[in-house]
Amino acid sequence: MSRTIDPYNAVPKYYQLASILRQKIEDGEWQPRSAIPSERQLEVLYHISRTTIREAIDSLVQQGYLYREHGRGTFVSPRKLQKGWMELTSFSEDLLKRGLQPGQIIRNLSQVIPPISVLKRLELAPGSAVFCIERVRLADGTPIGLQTSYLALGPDQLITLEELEASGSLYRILNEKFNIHPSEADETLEVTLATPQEAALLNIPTGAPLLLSERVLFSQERRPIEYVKILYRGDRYQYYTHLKRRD
Amino acid sequence: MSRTIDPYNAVPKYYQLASILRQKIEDGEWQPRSAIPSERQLEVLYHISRTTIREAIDSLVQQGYLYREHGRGTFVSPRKLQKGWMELTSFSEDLLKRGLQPGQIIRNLSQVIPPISVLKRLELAPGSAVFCIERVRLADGTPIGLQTSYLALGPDQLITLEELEASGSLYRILNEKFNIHPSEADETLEVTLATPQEAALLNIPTGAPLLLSERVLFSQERRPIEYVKILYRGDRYQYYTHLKRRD
DNA sequence: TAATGTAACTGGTAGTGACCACATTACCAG
DNA sequence: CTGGTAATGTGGTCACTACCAGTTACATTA
Repeated sequence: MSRTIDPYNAVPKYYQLASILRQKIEDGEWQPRSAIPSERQLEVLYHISRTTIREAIDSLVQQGYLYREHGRGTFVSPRKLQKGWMELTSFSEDLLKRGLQPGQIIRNLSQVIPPISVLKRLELAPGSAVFCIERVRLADGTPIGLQTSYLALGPDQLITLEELEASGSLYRILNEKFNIHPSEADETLEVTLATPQEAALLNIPTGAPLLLSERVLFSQERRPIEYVKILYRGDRYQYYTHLKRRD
Repeated sequence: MSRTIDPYNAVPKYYQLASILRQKIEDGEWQPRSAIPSERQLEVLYHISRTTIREAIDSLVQQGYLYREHGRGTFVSPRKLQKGWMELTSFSEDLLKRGLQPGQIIRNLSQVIPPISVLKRLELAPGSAVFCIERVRLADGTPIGLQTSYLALGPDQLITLEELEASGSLYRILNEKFNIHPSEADETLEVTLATPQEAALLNIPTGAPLLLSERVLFSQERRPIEYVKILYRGDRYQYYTHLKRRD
């Protein structure tokens, strides 16, 4: 990473500065709770205007790297670890962060007409066909969850078995192949008990407790992209989330 | 709500404008997916600079009310419903949103020395005393969860039984009495089975599945304020969360 | 008709300059 | 020693200006 601002670079200056500051925080060069240089000092240090400085700092405050105190300064947040979007939504990224080897068995991959409850969530007309993927998810080789995804893609937007097996992550395919970058999701979690079929697939006794997650993924323009239902083994999985106040 | 900007008002203009715009969205005056006036138009309409306009729009975009499309305009998000911070963290607010009557039985309220695992999460020295509240939570009169809170308050900051019973919400007391306004929280969820004691309190069979939530609340300066553990009845409770990408 | 270019929008980035609100410190008067 | 006060440094707000970068509609051209 560069240590100075390149005015001829295509990436915006405020973004360049934010990267530099983030780097100093992550490298530990700036200790938690210590003050970073004032906005007027940064103005001199990097030869950019305070407008741009504030834009960079704003984004880092938003992301939880820094916090401001009026009249005192801007300080480094003592955050424990950085949880990103991908780790919150993608099964494989999630497991990797926990130090487990993600794996999957793809049981089905086709165009189907889903239950109306699913179509409703995807804001599609009754009878619409969507792309469906059913997978058994593995952690270090043992089954840990059953995942069923319904994707609101165009009829020409297909995903092949080979692609999914090669990439491992559905979200990577959405990003790279279809240029879809999800930005928000609604999720519910509840407890259920394993049916005989589910129990067999997960290699647990019938009636064992499961964590049921249902999620609807939205694109930038808040168009529903995916409805996904995951049944986690209750004895092997812990769900993590980070809450943040909006105002 | 005012329909114009008052330059002599103590509240910032960008905030006043954001309120006006938010109102138009919530009132349905501006329909979802429709374009709002351009930034140059708003400049004329409200007699404020584009800098300020953008600041107002930025905050509404951040909060999910609007989304921008470069070269096209700024549009109203078709959000289903507004989930706020309180609904995500406060048990009573949460239940009210679901149309259930919140209630509680306070079982204990005292200064205690908690397990070291709790002290670690609160970033306190071993042997420190904290304020502890144990409650049975009710929804429409029936037990739905067991809640144990550990609060990192000063030794002089006490909460009485009367206060808690009158207010009903611990967070309201933190806000109003101690001027503590939590801003972020880390939460984990997992499945457990009810012990005989828990089963008795929740009026369910021993071994019934429970949803276990553990949460650490942080203040604005990321100081841990509260560690709270809640055991929800698996058959009566569904957890909701909204995920949002950071960058 | 179809392709293309262009003008007129939109939001995005950036600089300058000013003043306000709050916190801290040093200093002075009591 | 105590309490007030002024100076100074911090982030917060706001205006005005300029130009860049996508999008769209429409007139022009081949």
